[in-house]
Amino acid sequence: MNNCDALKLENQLCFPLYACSKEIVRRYKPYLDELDLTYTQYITMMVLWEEDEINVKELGKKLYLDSGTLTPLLKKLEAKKYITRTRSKEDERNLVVKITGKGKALREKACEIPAKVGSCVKLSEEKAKLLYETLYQILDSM
Amino acid sequence: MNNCDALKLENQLCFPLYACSKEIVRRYKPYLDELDLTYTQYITMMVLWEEDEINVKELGKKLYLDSGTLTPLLKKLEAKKYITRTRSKEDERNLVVKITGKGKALREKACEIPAKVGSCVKLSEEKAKLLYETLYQILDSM
DNA sequence: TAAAATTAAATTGCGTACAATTTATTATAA
DNA sequence: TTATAATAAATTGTACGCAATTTAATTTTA
Repeated sequence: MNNCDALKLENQLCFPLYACSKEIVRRYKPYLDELDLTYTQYITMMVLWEEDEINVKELGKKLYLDSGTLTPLLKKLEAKKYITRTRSKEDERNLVVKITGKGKALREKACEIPAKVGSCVKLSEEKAKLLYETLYQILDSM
Repeated sequence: MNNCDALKLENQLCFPLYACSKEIVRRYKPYLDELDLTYTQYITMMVLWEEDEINVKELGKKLYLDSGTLTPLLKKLEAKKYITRTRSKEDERNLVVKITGKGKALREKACEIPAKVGSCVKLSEEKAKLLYETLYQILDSM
């Protein structure tokens, strides 16, 4: 008989991370529905609002996603006319993802979302900052 | 033209949460493969290692999952003989999930996993504790 | 320079996730 | 007490998420 306390759900660090992530993403849904975006499509657009164009590899590095997830997702964003997908002339292995005018226009509508979602996650400025730093410390260390 | 800094990926709190959760879950995979469990199946077994039996509704509350996710997952655990699924005699709407001997035996093998995964997530005791508390504060507030 | 190695996306296959709907059972109320 | 409401799972449909494999293009090397 083994008494491993570490195996209790409430002693795990990964579980609240997993649950918290899902619950917050769920909070985005009603706002993202208005833009016809899923959460993953939204963070993809966030990259493109900053970069204008990027290839799948680089995009995946920023979002911690691989081509298996990104290829179909990008095809959906293309179908919605928010991006274009073209092969690079210099190296045809690279697919260049570029934001369209319609995609850029989305940014204005999206601008209110962080504040709206943030307002339903009650957390002091200080704790939020510490949480942010700790999460990036973990991400950087792996 | 709008200059919404909150829309930058690196200013979001949800994104590192989402990325961190996925990356840590990925760290579990090699160890869980040895037990023929996915991460979601693993946290389900963790509940059953504490509870012995539970219905789908209660399980979903603990795991932040609904029957749409749990029903097929529980059928897989049943196929592996780690659990049994039977309707409650008192109220046939309830499905009783009960751990089997084989399921209980898994616990011994799983016991080492938290330490193994924890060792590759470098975080001070203090920061881990604070992270844990903050995540549960968020979960409790929503 | 032609074969081998590397690289970037795409594809395949499986397992979640979850909103919305349906089905079956139990509780409530007219 | 029977119609209505409420509840618990299951089902349906869409979208990830990722390991593993495949395909196509480019580099490297013998």
